Amino acid sequence: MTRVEAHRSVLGRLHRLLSAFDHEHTHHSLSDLSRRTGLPLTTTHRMVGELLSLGMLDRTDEDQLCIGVDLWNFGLLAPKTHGLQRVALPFMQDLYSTTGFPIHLGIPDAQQITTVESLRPHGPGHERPRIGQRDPYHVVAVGVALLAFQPAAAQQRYLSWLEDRGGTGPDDPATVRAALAQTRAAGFSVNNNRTFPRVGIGAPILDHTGLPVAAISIVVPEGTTNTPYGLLVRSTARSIQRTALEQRIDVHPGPGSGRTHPSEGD
Amino acid sequence: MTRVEAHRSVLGRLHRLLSAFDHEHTHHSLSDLSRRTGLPLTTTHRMVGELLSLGMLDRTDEDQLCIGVDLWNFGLLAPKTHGLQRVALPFMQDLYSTTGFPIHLGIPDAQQITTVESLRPHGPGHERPRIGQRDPYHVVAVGVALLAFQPAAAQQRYLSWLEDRGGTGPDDPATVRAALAQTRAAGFSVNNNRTFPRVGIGAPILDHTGLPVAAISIVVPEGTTNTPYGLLVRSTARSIQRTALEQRIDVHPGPGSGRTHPSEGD
DNA sequence: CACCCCCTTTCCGTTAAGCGGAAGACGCCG
DNA sequence: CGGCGTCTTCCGCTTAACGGAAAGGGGGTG
Repeated sequence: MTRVEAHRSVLGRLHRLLSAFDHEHTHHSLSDLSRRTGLPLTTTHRMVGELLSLGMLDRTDEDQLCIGVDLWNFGLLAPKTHGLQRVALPFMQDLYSTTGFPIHLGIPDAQQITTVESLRPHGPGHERPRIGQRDPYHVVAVGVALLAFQPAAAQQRYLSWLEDRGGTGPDDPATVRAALAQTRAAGFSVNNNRTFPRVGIGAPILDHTGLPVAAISIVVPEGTTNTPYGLLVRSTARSIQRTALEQRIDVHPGPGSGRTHPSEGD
Repeated sequence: MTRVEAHRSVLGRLHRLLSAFDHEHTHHSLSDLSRRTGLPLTTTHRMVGELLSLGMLDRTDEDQLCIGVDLWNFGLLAPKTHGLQRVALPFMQDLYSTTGFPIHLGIPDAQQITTVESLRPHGPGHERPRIGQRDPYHVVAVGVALLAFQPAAAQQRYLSWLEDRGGTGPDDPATVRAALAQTRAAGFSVNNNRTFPRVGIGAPILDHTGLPVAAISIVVPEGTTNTPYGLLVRSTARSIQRTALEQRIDVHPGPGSGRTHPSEGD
C-alpha cells in the first residue's frame, strides 16, 4: 500500500514481520502485526500460521504472538555474538564478582555498537544498556574503545558521519577525536555517562589480524580513580582475546571444544 | 528429490536451511548447505543470497556461511527465554558469586529441558550444559525440579515415555518416580551427575497459576551437604519467581520497564 | 436482545514469484 | 592442460503464494 516497498519476496516479508517485534513490543495480535508491517491481513495470517507451526513464533495465553524459542535457538548460533560471549562471560563474571560494578560486552555493527552481554546488579538505574541494544559508537565506552583501535579510515568515516549530523558537546567530532587519541594512548577508553554520575571504562578485544572485533567495559561511579580500573579492564580484555584466539573463535569452525557427550547430567 | 518432504513452502525451506546449523556445525559452504538440506543448489543459492542481504545470515572470511546477528537479535525477543533470563540473571549472579558453583537456568519444551543461561567457571570439566542445549527432563536437576511440580498427568505422560524407552538404572521410571516424590517433599531436586562426581540441586520457578515455567540449579561437588544448598536454590528460585510475577513476564507486554531513553551513555 | 466493532479464519480465482535444470565462470590440484 | 569442485548467471515453466471478499466469533454498548 503505502509505497512500493523494497522487498516483495517471501523472505523480505518475513523480515518485516520479525522486525515488528522489539524490546518495547514483544507481543502483537495478528491484525496488529498486519498493520505494523503494512502487509495485507490475509498474508500476515498465512505466514504467521506457518511460522507458528514451525515454532519460529509462539502464541501466548490468548492471541498474542511473540518470537518463538526456535528463533532464539537459531540466534544462539550466531558466531559473532555467541562464540564470543561464551568465551568472554566467565571473565566478565570474575570482573563483576570482584568489583561489583556493571560489565558490558559489545560488538560493532556498521556505525553502532550492539550490546551482547551485560552483567549488573538489579535495581533502579541499572536497566541499561539492554542486551541487543544498539548505540552509536561514541556514546558508550565500549564503542570508543572499539573505534579507537580501528583503522584510521574507518575512524574518519565515522567522524564525517558525526560531522554531518552536526553534533555538539559530547557529540562534536573534535571531542570524539580527542577521546580516541587519549584512548589509544592509555589503552582504554573513559566515557561519561550522560544521565547518571558514572563513568564507563572500556578496552578492545582484537582478532588475529589486530583489528577490534569486540570490547568490554566496566561502569564505575564518577569520582573513582580511573586508571586502576582501566588496567583491570584492559587486562581482562586481553585474557578474553587470548582465549578466543586459542579457540579460533569466529574463524573456521575449528576443532575447538570437540564432541559433546549425549547425556552427562547434573 | 529424496522424498517428497513435508514443507514445500518458502518458510519451510527457510526452516530447513537454518536447521542445518547447530553447535557442532556453525559454518557451512553453500553447496554444503545445499547437500545437508536436500534443497537444490540453485534454490539454496537464491535464498542464501537474500538472507545475506537481510542480515539474517553472515559470511565469514571466505565463503563460509553462518547465522547472522539479525537472527540473534530477533531471537533475543523470545519472551520464554529472554524475559525470564533478564529477571533471573542478577539473582543467578548473586548465587554464583557467593558460592562459586555453576548455576543453570532451564525452561521446558515438550519432553526436554532447554538450558537458557548458565554461569560457571572456565576450565575443563565445565563445558556443559551449553546454552540452548536440550536434555531429557530426568537427566538434569533442573528437569527433575520442573517435572516434580507439574500436574500428575504430565508426569505420567513422561514416565510412560520413559517406560517405552526401556531405560534402566537412573533412566528407570521407578527411580525417576521416587526422585519426583522426594523433590516434592523437599522442595528441591537432587540429581547425580553421570560423568563427574557432582550433584545438581534444582528448584522450580512457578507462574501465576502455580505451574512451573522454569527452574534453576546449582552444581556442587559430591559429598557436599545438600540441604543448605537446596534451601539456597529454593529461596533464589522464589525471589526470581516473585520478581517475574511483579513484572508480569510472559504475560501481556505490561507497563513493566517503561520507555527507554534514546541515549544515555556509559 | 440486537447491534456493532474488531478480530480471526476460510474460500478461491489470478498472477507473478519462486523454482531448478543447464550452462558458464572461477579456482585448485595433479 | 584437463578434470573436479566450487559459486554464479540465465531463463522458460509452473506452482505456490497472494490478497480481496466474505464468513465466523466474542464482547462491549445502547
